Amino acid sequence: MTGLSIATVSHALNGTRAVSEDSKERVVAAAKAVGYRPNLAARMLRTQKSNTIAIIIPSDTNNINANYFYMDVIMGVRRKMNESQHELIVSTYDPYASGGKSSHIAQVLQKQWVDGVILVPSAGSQKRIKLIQDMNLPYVLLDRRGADDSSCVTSDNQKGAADAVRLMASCGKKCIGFIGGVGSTTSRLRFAGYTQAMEELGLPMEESRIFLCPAFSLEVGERGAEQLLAASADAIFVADNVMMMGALRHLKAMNVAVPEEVGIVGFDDFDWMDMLSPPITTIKQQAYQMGYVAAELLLRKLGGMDSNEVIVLDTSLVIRQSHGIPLEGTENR
Amino acid sequence: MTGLSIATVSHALNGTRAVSEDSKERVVAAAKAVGYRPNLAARMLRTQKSNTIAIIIPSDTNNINANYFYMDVIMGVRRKMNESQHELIVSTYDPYASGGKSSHIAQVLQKQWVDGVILVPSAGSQKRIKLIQDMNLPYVLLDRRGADDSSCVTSDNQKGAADAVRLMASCGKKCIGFIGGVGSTTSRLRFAGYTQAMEELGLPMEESRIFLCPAFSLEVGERGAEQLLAASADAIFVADNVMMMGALRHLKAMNVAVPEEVGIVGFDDFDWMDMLSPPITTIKQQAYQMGYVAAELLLRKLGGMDSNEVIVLDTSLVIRQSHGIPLEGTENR
DNA sequence: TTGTATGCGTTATCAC
DNA sequence: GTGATAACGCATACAA
Repeated sequence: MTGLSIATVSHALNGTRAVSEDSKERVVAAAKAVGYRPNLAARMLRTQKSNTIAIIIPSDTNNINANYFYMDVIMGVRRKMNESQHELIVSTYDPYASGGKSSHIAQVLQKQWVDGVILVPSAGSQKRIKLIQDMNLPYVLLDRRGADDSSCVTSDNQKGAADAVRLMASCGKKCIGFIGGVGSTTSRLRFAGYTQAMEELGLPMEESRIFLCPAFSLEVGERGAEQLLAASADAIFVADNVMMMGALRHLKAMNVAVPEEVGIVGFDDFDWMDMLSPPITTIKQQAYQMGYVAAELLLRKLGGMDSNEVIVLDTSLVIRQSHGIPLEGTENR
Repeated sequence: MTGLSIATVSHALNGTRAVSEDSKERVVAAAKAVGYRPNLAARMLRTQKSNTIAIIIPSDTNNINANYFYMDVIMGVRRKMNESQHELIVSTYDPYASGGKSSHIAQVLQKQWVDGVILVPSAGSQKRIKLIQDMNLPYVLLDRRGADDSSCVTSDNQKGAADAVRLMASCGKKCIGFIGGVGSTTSRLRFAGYTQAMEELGLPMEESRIFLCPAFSLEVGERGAEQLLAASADAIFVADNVMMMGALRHLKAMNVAVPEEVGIVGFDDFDWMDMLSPPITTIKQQAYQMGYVAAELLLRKLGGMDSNEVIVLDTSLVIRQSHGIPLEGTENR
């Protein structure tokens, strides 16, 4: 080596205690010359932390579509992790798998080398959460809430849904139907927003205009629209973008004029929705932000904060045309 | 402990040498009782491998859109990694960053704890590739080719582009323009496919109907369409889906009938393109498959294979309506 | 300001 | 079939 001791070298490189300028220079030079790279495994073994966290998202092998939302989330998490020199492991689990063997989510965690976890739970994720808790692993839930008061960051699903209904109502729609999922808190809250707004507005809620389904797909969306059409709905709030596409497809196939005959508002906003005909009005979530904030929260936990925090991100209306036609004298903006 | 020695326990757990039934049972029982989990850091330190690989994708902070393609890719990689008990680290780099400090891509790698890398290179990635090579890290390029003959898996961009042009020509389009990028091999090959098909068909290639740009965005797509319209193009092949949206938006704004007046075909297929009006004809890449195959290739390298392999995935035409109207007597299918 | 020595949890080599 | 024990590369408590 440079003649210095191993300890001095370590300190010189990490700036963890005073080292003479001279020595420091020699060390740095030598390190560069020999192409020294710290070995994370050893450091990890010593310090018991990896500076790595995992994000675990649901991904059934068939319905790949719905996941684009998570791409933005992941990028948000990446951004924050990048700022704080952490690495990000992306893992998935199949929400529809027989939860029997508590799924392989375990694998990432079993190896006990992620400092924390961001989990997007789904209906049957109690076991998964329990597992993480049992390991004393800091975690924050994302997009959907857990049963208890774990830290989590979600959108204001209820408010978003209510906004959608109010908007359509403001265009004179009265028979507003609902297509959405069941199971996740997200779905429940969107449904709650729907009922809340309908009640506030004194609008009738027919059971036949409410289509609840466990799984999301284009086909399911189509069937939902079919049912609501039969129940003479004049507007539909679809709580998921894939099903929204399905519903829209059905309306088109039936030659139903949108938004004149039937208005429609979806959840989750993508640029291309502007190009549909008619351009689709949606409730926009702050996906990137959601990831960023969740990462921030987790990092704070890693830093020692042990209180739980629930963060609810605002949603916004992206008003285009599919929701309906503004009544005379009224202006939506 | 169980009275057994540490060595025996290790062997019992790993099945790495003969252990009596009796002892084995005791060990397993004890392990479960105490909630034993192997420490990856230590194992890593000892074995010099982490069973972890990284995928590194370009991501400029503004243009988040183009990345949805990579979501599918990532899922494909995940799938394969899952099968072989590996973990996946997702990292990004800013392709437009001043490459001066060879970017922070280094960080993941410097820590020398990924066994291999899947890299999506961009125009200025020579340094990045060089860096990985210098580390003797197995890697495979994805989506775009490198300067040398590194292992890589891409789509057949040239053939895909040529298909698009031929399809539009088969609908009687003669003044077919091109909107695309420059810099990446992907862009170049798509342009090559365009010129190839144009030449084969004996169609005139006006420079004014060729719009090349370094960065992708809706706005750029719009400007491209504007230029091509001025050059009286009757069809446009857009080599990127974001720019395709931009081009389409401009055509609509100008009240140009698609596909009657101007046909359009894009690259990359998404379900929602079916819902646009008119439904957009596209060249579809096998994104999920691309990730899966790249992972497979990398895994094989980790297994000792040291030859380079170049895999080109086929593209397919997703024929909808935007490309043009089939001539009498001809049928596309 | 610098050096010495110990241990993190494994695997692997050797001896028994 | 089993048990000591060294080594992996680092951080750090303790001395100097």
